[in-house]
This record gives sequence, C-alpha cells and structure tokens, in this order.
Amino acid sequence: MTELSYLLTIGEVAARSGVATSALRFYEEQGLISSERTSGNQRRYRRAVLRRVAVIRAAQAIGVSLREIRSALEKLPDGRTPNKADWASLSRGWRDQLEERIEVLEKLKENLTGCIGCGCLSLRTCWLFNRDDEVASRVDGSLLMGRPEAGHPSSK
Amino acid sequence: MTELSYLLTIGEVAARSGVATSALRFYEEQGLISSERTSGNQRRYRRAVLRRVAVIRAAQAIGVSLREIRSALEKLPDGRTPNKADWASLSRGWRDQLEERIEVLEKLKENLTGCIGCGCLSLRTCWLFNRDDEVASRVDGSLLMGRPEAGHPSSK
DNA sequence: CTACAACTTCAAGTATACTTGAAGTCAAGG
DNA sequence: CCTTGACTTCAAGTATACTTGAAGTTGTAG
Repeated sequence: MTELSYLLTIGEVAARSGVATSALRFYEEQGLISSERTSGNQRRYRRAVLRRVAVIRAAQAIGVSLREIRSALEKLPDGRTPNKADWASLSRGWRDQLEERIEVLEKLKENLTGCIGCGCLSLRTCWLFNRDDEVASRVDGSLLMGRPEAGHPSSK
Repeated sequence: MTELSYLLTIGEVAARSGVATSALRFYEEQGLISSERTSGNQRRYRRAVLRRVAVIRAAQAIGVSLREIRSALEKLPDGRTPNKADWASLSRGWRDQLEERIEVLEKLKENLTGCIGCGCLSLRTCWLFNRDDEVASRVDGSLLMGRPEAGHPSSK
C-alpha cells in the first residue's frame, strides 16, 4: 500500500514542482502537506506530494486561499492525497468559484471593450461612467470582488 | 472648465462609490485621487472623483495593482480624470492583462472539467497528475500566476 | 575523514491593501 | 451656544503568503 520507492528531499520536490523550499516548509507548517523525517531530521517526501502540491497551486490559481484549500483537503477521508474521485469532488466546488470569477472578468471585459468600441461613454450606457448612485452598493457586493485576499473584509 | 457645482465630502464619496473612507484617504495618500480642502481642513471632492474611483476599482478587479494603476493614471496629461479617449487607452492596456487572465482561468477550467468528465486521471493526459518534470518550470512562469499581489515575487 | 552543498529551526522581514484606534477638530441642527 | 456626528492625523494593527537571514546540522562525493 505505502509507496516503497524513492523518497524525495525538499530540494527535489522544489525543483520538480517549481515551488520554493521555503514555500514547501510553509505549506507543511500550515498543514497542507506532510513529510517523513530521516534519522537526521531532514524531510523526505513521498512522490504523491507532487500531486498534492499541484492541486494546491491549481486551487491558488483559481483564487482559493490556503486556508480554504486546507479545509478542502482535510475533508478527504484520512487526509490522503486526492485520488481521482477526491479530486473530482474538490474541483467541482472550486470550479463553481472559478466560473463565477471568469464570469465577472468577462463582464468587465465586455464593458471595457464596449466602452472602447462603441464610444458609448455618453454617461448613459457605460457602467463605469454611470454608476454613481444606484450601483454603488453593488461594488463591494459582487461585481468587483474576485479577490478576498488582502484587506477589505467588505465593510464588516 | 472647473466643476462649480457641489463638492462632495469624503463620507458622500464613500457612500456613492461603495469604498470606505479609510480606503479613500489611502488612495489619496498613494496619489491615486486628490481633493481640495475646506478652511477647516476637511476634504472636498469633485464629482469626477467618482469616475476615477470606479476606474480604480475596475482595474483592481482585473488584477492591476494600485502601483500600476497610479502609473497609468499619472501618464494622463496633467493627471486629470480619464475622459473617453484616456479611458480607451487605459483600458486597452488593461484589457490585454484581463484577457490573459481569463485565458489562464479558462484553461484551468477546461482541465478541471476534463478531469471530472472523462475520467482521464490516468496519469497520462491530465496536466495536474502528470506534470512532474517537464512542466515544473512553467508553474511560476505563467500558468499559475494570475495574482502578483501578496508575496511570491516568483523566486526573485 | 573531510569538505561542502543541502538541510534544519526560528524569528523577523516584505509586499499589498487596507482597517482600527486614539486624540482631537469641524460643521450643522436645535 | 451646544451637542453630536462627521471629519482630521498618525501610528499601529491585520491578513495573506511567503522570503530572508542567522546559526547550526546532515548527507554524500571524493
């Protein structure tokens, strides 16, 4: 059951995943990945960690925070590396976020393009130049979200 | 030329733009917006600031940093609020970023969907489960970027 | 066996984008 | 005039996601 083959050093994982060693240690500290130790206390990773790191980076690209990623990974029975079925269920949830995110950006793109293309900047049709009052409350709400990261807890 | 009408207080701008007063002061500190002062040292904004704030929030939604937004706005002759033509040139540049961003996310979505739909997780076709070596260097490069915000200056 | 790269921990630093709090001032209604 | 909410500045705090540096240890090639 357990992988017998070759355990990877942190440097190898870094090289193969493209993630800095400091980031890998950070992920471990945050409970996103795990490792075994040699008698001399050095980390040794199972190959599966590469998949796990890939999943983490993919989720990050979607805009999922490390906290959320950890939660999602923790929900896997016995915290194993996502297999086919696990990944399917993980990605289903994240895909919704991703789709929403894409939609927002597409909408924004349409607006940008529209504003340029049709010369609509008559303060009549362009949302950017015509959102003074009614639209105001929507700004924090959903339209301009996309990044729940730094700062703005949306006027908590 | 100059708008005569009614100057807005910071509270009014906050209410109408949906941006907190603290954020507005921060934007001013960062040179993104400007204001006049009353004899009693309180800020008074021209209505045009609402457009400018909208532009800022839109750009942020695309993923442009405040630093970059400021640079872009500074390039406008005499630092005025973007009018039709200005906004066209601003958005042209940002639209490219936006399109790239959308493309990355679309690609990721295809991968997620594909992985779920076709049961391709044979470690053969799925990029997520098959990127160990060759793909590694691409991770920081472009594929998983999208957010140059917090932290990762990509192994500076 | 020795050199040296790669590893270890831990504290502190960095960057972005704000928010919060303290202490005080201003403006407008009653 | 007085109250009160909105405003002022400035320093410090918050959150995320890491990176950097110091000081010491390990693993392996020669």
